[in-house]
Amino acid sequence: MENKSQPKRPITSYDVARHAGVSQSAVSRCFKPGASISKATRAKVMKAATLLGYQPNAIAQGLITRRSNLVAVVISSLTNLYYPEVLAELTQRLAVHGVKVLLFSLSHESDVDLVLQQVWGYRVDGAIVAARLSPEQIRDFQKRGVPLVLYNRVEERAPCDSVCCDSAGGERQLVGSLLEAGHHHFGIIAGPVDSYVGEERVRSALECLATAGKRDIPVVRGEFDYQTGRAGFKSLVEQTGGKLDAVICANDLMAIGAVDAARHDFERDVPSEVSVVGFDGVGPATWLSYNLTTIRQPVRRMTEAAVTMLMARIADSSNPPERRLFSGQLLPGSSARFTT
Amino acid sequence: MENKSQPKRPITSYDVARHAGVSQSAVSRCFKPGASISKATRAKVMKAATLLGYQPNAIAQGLITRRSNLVAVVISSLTNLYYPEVLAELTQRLAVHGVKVLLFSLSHESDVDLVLQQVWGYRVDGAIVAARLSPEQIRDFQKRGVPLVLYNRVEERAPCDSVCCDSAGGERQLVGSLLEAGHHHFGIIAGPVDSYVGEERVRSALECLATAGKRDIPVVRGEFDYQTGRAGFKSLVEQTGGKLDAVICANDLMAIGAVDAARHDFERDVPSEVSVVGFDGVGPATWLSYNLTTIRQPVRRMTEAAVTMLMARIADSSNPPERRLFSGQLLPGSSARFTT
DNA sequence: TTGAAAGCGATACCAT
DNA sequence: ATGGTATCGCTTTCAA
Repeated sequence: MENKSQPKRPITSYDVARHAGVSQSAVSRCFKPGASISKATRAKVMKAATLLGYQPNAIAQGLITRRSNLVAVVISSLTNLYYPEVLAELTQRLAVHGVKVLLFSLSHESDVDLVLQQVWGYRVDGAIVAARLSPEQIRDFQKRGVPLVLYNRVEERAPCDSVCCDSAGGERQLVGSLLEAGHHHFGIIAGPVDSYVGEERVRSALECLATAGKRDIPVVRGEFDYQTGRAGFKSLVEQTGGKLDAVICANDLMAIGAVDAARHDFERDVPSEVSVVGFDGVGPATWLSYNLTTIRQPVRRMTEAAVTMLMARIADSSNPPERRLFSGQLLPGSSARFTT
Repeated sequence: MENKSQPKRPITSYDVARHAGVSQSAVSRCFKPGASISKATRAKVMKAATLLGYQPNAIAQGLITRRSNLVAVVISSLTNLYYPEVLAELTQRLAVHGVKVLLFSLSHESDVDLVLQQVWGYRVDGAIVAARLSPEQIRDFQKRGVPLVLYNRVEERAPCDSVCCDSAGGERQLVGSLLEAGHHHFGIIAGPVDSYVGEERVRSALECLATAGKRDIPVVRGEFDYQTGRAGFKSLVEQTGGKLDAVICANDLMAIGAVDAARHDFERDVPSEVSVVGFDGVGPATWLSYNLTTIRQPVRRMTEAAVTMLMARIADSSNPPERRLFSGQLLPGSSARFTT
C-alpha cells in the first residue's frame, strides 16, 4: 500500500469545482456570505470542499478584495509584564471580527522604520501600535490610508486615534493620597525617556508635588523592569542620604523591585517606613508578598475601545481622529501608608 | 491650498515602472535579490520607488511565489508568564529570516480547529505551536505539507518536529534534592489535564517519589496561575491534615502562589517548615521575595532551535522528524531546604 | 441561478 | 539586460 500522500499543492477552487461538476465561480460564491446560489449546488460544492479539505486562499482573496483581514500589532517591549495581557485581549477581540494579527515586536525602538516597511508590504487593513511613533511615521499611515490606533501613546503633533489610560489622573490620586498621609521625602523612579506613559506619569507626579510645595524631587531612571526598580531604590537612598519615605514608580515592575530593595537590601519596612506606589495593576502587583498600591489600567475596556475604533475606521476612514482616555482604578494595596 | 492627499490606492510596480520609464518586469527585478539588472535602470527604478513610497505587495508576491513569508505561532495561554518571553524571542528570531508572525492565541483549547482553518487559509510557510494538538491535527499539517514544530509538546502517536525542556530530568533533580534533604510529606500541585508538560512533570515527580518508596502522594490540580497555586496549597494542607513539608508545583506561578499561601495564609516559614519548588524559571521566580527553587528552561536555546528546525523543514521537508530535548538548569533559590 | 472572462499585483519564463 | 506574457487563486461584472 502506497502511503505517498504528497499533496504539496494546496487545493484550489478549481479542484473543488471540477470535483463538484460546477463552475469555479459557483465555488467562490459558496464561500461568500450573501451570494446567490441554489441549495443544490451549494450542497454539491460543500461536499466536495470538505472532502478535499478545501480552504479558500486568503492571500488570493486579499489580493483581489484589497482586504487582507490582517491587522498589524506593534509592541515595543513584550517583556513588560503589562503587555501579554493586552496582546491576548487584542488578538481575541480582533479574531471576533475575523481579523488576524500580524505581530511585530521591536528589539530596539530604532527598528520601527523596518517594521513599518513590512506593514506596508502586507497591505494590512489597519494597525494598533504600542510603541513610539514619530509624527512623520504617523502621517505615513494617513498618507497610505492605513487606519491606525495608538495604544497608550499620543502624539500631539500628529492627531490620530488613540486609547490611553489617564496617567495624570492616576498619579494625582496616588500622590494626593501620599501627601495627605503626611509623607515628606519623595523620590521618583522614572521609566526610559522614550516611553510616553512613563514620562507622562512622572511629569504629572512632579506637578502634583510642586503644587503641594514640594520641589527638587530626586528622580532616577529605570527600564521598567524589576532589576532597575531595585537599583533605582538604592540610588534614591544614596542620593537622599536615606531621607526617603515615599517612592513613586513609573510602573509596577519597578515598584516591585523597589519594595524588595527596601525590605531586603535596606531592611526598611514597607509601608511603615517607606511607601512605594506603582502603576499598571499587573498580575504580580496583587500577589500577597507585594500587594502593591497602584493604579490598575482598565485593560479590557481599553483593548475593546482600540479594536472598536480600528474597525470603525477601517469601515469608514473619514471620521475625525478621536482620543479616548480611560481612568485607572486605584488599588489601595498595602505598599503605601494611606490615611483612610 | 488643497491638502487632499488621498492616495487610497497603494502604489504598484506599474506606477513605478511608468514613472521610471521602464517595464514593470524591470521594477520587479530590482526587488529580487539575485536578479540581473543594470546599474542604470536599477538607479532609475529605485529613485522612482522611494519617491512614490513603493513597497512590493507581499500578498501578490505570496500568491505567485507560493511563499507567504508568514509563520503561524499558536499559543494557548499567553497569560502564563512564561510565554511572553518565548513569543518575544520567536518573533525576533523569525524576523531575522524575513518571516512575519501570524499570532493566534486560544481562549479555549477547543478553538484549535478554528485556528487551524485560518492557518490553512493564509498558506503560512510553517507553524510553531505551543498548544495541544491531536494526532489528527498534526497529521493534517503533514497532509497539507505545512512544516510544523511543536513547542514544549510532543505527541507520541504522530511524530513531528518538536523542542522541549526535559521535564523528567528537571523533576528528578528537584525531587532528588528534596528527598536527599530529608523531606517526608510531599504534596503536588499539578497543572490542567490538557497540558503536556504539566502532566509530564507530575508523572515524573511521582515516579521519582515512588522509587524512593513514597506512594499515595496527594495531588491537587491548578490552572498554572497564582490563585490556583495558592488555593492548591490550602487544599493540600487540608488533605494532609497539615503534615506537609514539601510541595512540588507544575510551574512557577503556582509555586509562587503556594509560597504566599504558606507564609501568609498559614504562617509557615518557607523553606524551614515547608519547601516549595516550581518549574520554568520565569522572571518573578528570581524576585527577592520568592527566590524560588526551580528549573529554568533554556528559552533562548529552545526558541533558537525551534526556529532553526522550522526554517530547515521549510527549506527541505523531506528530512525525518526530530525531537530536541533541552535540559533545564537548576536554580537553587531558597524556597526549598536542600542539603548542599 | 449560473458560467465565462477580466482583473488584483506581483514573479518567471521567453524571446529579443 | 530588457520587455512581453502567462500565471498564481481568487472575486466580480456581465450575459445567458
